[in-house]
Amino acid sequence: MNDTTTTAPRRPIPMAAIKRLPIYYHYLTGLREAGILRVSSDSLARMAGVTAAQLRRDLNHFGSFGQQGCGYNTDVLHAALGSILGLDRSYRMVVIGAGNIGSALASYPGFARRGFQIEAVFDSDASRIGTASGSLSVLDAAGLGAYVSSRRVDIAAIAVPDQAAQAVADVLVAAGIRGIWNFAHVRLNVPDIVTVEQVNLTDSLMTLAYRLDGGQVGSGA
Amino acid sequence: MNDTTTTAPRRPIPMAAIKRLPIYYHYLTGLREAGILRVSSDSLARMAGVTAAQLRRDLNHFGSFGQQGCGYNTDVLHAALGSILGLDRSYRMVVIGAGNIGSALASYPGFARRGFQIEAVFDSDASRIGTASGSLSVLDAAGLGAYVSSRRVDIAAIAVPDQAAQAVADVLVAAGIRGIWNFAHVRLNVPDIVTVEQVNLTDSLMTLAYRLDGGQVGSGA
DNA sequence: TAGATTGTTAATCGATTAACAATC
DNA sequence: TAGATTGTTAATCGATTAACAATC
Repeated sequence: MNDTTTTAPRRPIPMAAIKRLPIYYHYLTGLREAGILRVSSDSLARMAGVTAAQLRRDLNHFGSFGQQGCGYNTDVLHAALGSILGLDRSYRMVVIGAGNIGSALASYPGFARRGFQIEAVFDSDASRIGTASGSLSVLDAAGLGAYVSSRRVDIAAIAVPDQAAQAVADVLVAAGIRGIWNFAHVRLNVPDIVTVEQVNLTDSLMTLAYRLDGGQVGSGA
Repeated sequence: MNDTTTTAPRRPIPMAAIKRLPIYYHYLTGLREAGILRVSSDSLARMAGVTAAQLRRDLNHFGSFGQQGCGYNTDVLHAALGSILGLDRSYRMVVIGAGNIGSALASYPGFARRGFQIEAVFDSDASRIGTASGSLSVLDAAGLGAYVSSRRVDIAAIAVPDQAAQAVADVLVAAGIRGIWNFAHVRLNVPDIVTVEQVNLTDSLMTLAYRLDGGQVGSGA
């Protein structure tokens, strides 16, 4: 019943909606594993901690996946969200920085399970090069640019000290990287074609501290 | 010039504004260390990646910290934000789960530097109990409730497998915890007086993947 | 005083919610 | 058909932006 045949969204999707997709996806994974075939927007929303209206609105930014009267097929919706999130393909990753955070990333099996394959870990510290990080051996960061240039690497996780992060990003960008997952506490300067996702655990902890101390907050965005 | 003497905010502060406070705080720390005494909303906003109007609006939820004509005193604003975020006092923390993430948290020196002192690490796995995690020795999780009940613990970081997280939260709540920093991928069921800050690295990575694959996004919330 | 920049209001923009028509 | 629940619109709510008066 569309007046157009394009499948691409006509309007930009709100970032807030996109951030909720992985949550829905997570609970759908659980439902499927439990052998549950159908779920209503009401019960899935309750699991995810949002309203049913919001869940349906979020999904309808991307298409219609349910059936009036009987809810959503868990397999169908799971597959649809997986496809939207790009989880139906695999991503090759490198981690730069073999400190606490870099090592934790390299050792966590949950990423590979969702198609995020960490292929290499780099560090510039001679005492770390050659040691094990997860199942990988730490490579010399001097070879980072050549490594990324010479094979397909989709995402680079930067887990180096703050003052080294921009230089690492520059090397990665020059080598053609398109996605950066940045754990350093600096806003990276990169061209528009490069997507940066910023993670800041200290900020998250400070926000918790503010709320703990009786700070009044509005909508739980 | 207030018509009231209360210092508490009259309206709830938007969560979005609170989440930006640590970013401003971070750049103010850098400015102070560089010996810079004053900063305009325009230049601080540029560092933080927001508009000057938004920065001023965010600050004015909490009070007036600048001086018309000459900007903000970096010391004054740094101290004010630190006080708002509760960084002028220290927080005692425990970490539950001595796996990759728990160990990384326990080893990261940046938390203590901002007043978040990790006092103990717990695990239920016999092969981990007694081993070192950062500068701490891993304690038996069986003693978690007694530990938290018997001393002041402000924040507990939950870094255990997903299926164990709710049980750990129940023990913590029964022992009187008020703040939980949750790294498990489950929505914790806790009473209203307990504040939960959720961290989900996998969701962050999925969001990056979506944007990488050409997903259109709206406002960069 | 003139220049600069904050504090604050009103206008705009975007996201959430509520309601209900469509339809399985 | 009757019951249920989605898809979608319009109304509400909240956050951001722009503009400028206040004032250092």
